[in-house]
Amino acid sequence: MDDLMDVLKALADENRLRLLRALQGGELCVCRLIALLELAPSTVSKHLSILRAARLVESRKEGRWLYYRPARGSRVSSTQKMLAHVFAEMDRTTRGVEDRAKLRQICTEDADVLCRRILCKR
Amino acid sequence: MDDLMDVLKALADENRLRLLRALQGGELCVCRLIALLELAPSTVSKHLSILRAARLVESRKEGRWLYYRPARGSRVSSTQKMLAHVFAEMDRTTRGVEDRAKLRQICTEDADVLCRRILCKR
DNA sequence: GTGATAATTTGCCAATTAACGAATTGAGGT
DNA sequence: ACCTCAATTCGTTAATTGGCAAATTATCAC
Repeated sequence: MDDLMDVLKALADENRLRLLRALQGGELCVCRLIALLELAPSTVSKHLSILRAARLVESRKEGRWLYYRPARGSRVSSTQKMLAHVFAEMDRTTRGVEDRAKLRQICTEDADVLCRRILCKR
Repeated sequence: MDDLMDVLKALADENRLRLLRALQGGELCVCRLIALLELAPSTVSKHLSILRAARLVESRKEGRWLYYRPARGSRVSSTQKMLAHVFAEMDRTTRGVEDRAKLRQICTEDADVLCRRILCKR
């Protein structure tokens, strides 16, 4: 039950949904997620830790980079179905379309260059 | 999208889930819901208004009583499926079992008597 | 009308949460 | 060893939220 509430509370935030949706296309390192949301690294990190606590995402460390992905065997199928619906709904919003475009662009950029760009904002 | 967030935020509170689940058995007047949650009438009313704003419940007025029920044609089927899962999960919790028993008992009581009992607490 | 009462609205307080910047951790590269 | 840098943790602040009591609204009974 607490597990359940963790999931529902994790889903009740637009920025966390944006993160989850971005990861549907495959794993991404934190710096790309930061670039997508345009929020402080610490803020994005906190959101990711909340998603992880709810077991909605997992991470894999590779060198200095940390890659997040949707949790394998991720959650009950009813939750998956609802998420699919949520993402479909997001596709129809301005923000959702923008995110998709921005993510495509972000993924073409070199990770090092991207990280340096984010670093400048700090 | 805002609609979507309203729904997700509405579901991210245990007491609101308890209300929604209680209504699965059929419409109930507010006083019975107050008796179930054992929270202040104003608090329960607020929760119900949040559920209504998210279009998860509807209400019907009959005399002095107001009956709430799950919204007809209620939401997308993926949401329904997830809710079914959530309720199943709740069945396995102590609180969930208690609620079920308490609700059964509350429904045997006369509405007038029940309301008076609640009134005493105010 | 007046009184009683079911429910909501309003106003307030305590707890939670999202955001940030600064400090910390941990993995290279030199 | 030392520096750099990706990411997290910590500490603080502002905004949101859940709760209650008191005031208000709306309906019924007299």
